[in-house]
Amino acid sequence: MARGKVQMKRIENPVHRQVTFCKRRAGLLKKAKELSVLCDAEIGVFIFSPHGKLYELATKGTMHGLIERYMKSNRGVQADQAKETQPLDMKEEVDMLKHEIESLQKILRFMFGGGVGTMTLDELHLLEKHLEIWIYHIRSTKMDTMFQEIQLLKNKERILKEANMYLQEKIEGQIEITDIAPVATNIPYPLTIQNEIYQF
Amino acid sequence: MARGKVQMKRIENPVHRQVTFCKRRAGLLKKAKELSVLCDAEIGVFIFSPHGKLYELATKGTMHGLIERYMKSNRGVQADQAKETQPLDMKEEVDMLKHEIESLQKILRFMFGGGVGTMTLDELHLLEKHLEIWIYHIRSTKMDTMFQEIQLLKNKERILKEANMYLQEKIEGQIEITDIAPVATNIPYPLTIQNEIYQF
DNA sequence: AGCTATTCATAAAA
DNA sequence: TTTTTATGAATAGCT
Repeated sequence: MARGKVQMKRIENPVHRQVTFCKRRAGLLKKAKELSVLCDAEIGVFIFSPHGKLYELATKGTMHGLIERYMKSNRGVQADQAKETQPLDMKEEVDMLKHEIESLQKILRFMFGGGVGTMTLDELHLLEKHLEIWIYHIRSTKMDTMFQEIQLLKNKERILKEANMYLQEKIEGQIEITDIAPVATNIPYPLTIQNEIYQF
Repeated sequence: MARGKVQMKRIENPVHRQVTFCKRRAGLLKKAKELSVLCDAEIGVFIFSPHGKLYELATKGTMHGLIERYMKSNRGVQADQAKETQPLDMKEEVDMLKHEIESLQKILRFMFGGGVGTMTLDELHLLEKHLEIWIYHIRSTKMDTMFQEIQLLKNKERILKEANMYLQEKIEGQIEITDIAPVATNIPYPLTIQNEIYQF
């Protein structure tokens, strides 16, 4: 906005992007606070950086309270309550984290160790195993994501089918009464949705 | 901000307040969108007007998805609060480990050229493929290394055998000539050479 | 709602 | 990141 108009598209230069992210993030949160104070509004903002880091602001109370209010306000959506994760035991969590660090360090050692060429046979074995584990996790995540999407689409399908059935009945009802425009029933049933879910 | 600086406190005049709310709300949402586009961030905003009306914005997907992501991101924080009763050193250790993981992941993200934690299905596919290629390379390197070692060992074996044979012949020749000091033949056979060749 | 006079935000550079 | 500076944007007070 200064020293040159900015194009409304992703900033490709990573340095510029990072700098702009910092500044505009601060600006956005400031504006949110101002709006909240000036107009007595309750505002929640969360920002996930491209690297997944979370920045948040909740005026008047906690973000959790705001989310609850949002849920309430936005018709009762129920599924999310089931997702409450109960805290793991401290010891378990420490072990888990340590294991994770170990895995990460081994991979890093490989990356910084100058690649495959300088590794001993044993190290290669180790790395191979870790990569396999990594791939396994990735596949799990992928499967989870796909499963969720499939569930979502199944729900949508069901709803649409019901809608179709309802419309079909309505049309047939009209035919019984008028019997004038049977062409109108020439709608493929059930209506189906083309989507990309199976193109993985 | 224009025609007079504004005081950062609730605007008492209801008309002014309403007008400002409209204008600044639009501005805030615009800024949020811009930040999302320019810096590739994922942003959620909700604004409750003083009368309870909800205005919301979710870049990249639905507010629901964002809230889920928020919960996930915040799980650690909530967990910490719940564990306040446990020994402090444990909590410190967890924090330390988490920080370490964060650092490692940051590096890894850089190496992979994208965020692992926030990866889409497509990105996961890509990463999986890269890892498979790596594994392939590692296995190739491993095979090469093993093959080279085998060749090396075979060569050494050949040389040793030849040396032993030569020594044997020499000893037998001396026996035929002198037959005086059979003790001298009390040399372990086959002779072996101590060197660093096996210390790979 | 539109219109300016101002103040604010911020892109580029350091 | 933060600061500085030159400019483009946002907007307060009026119509």
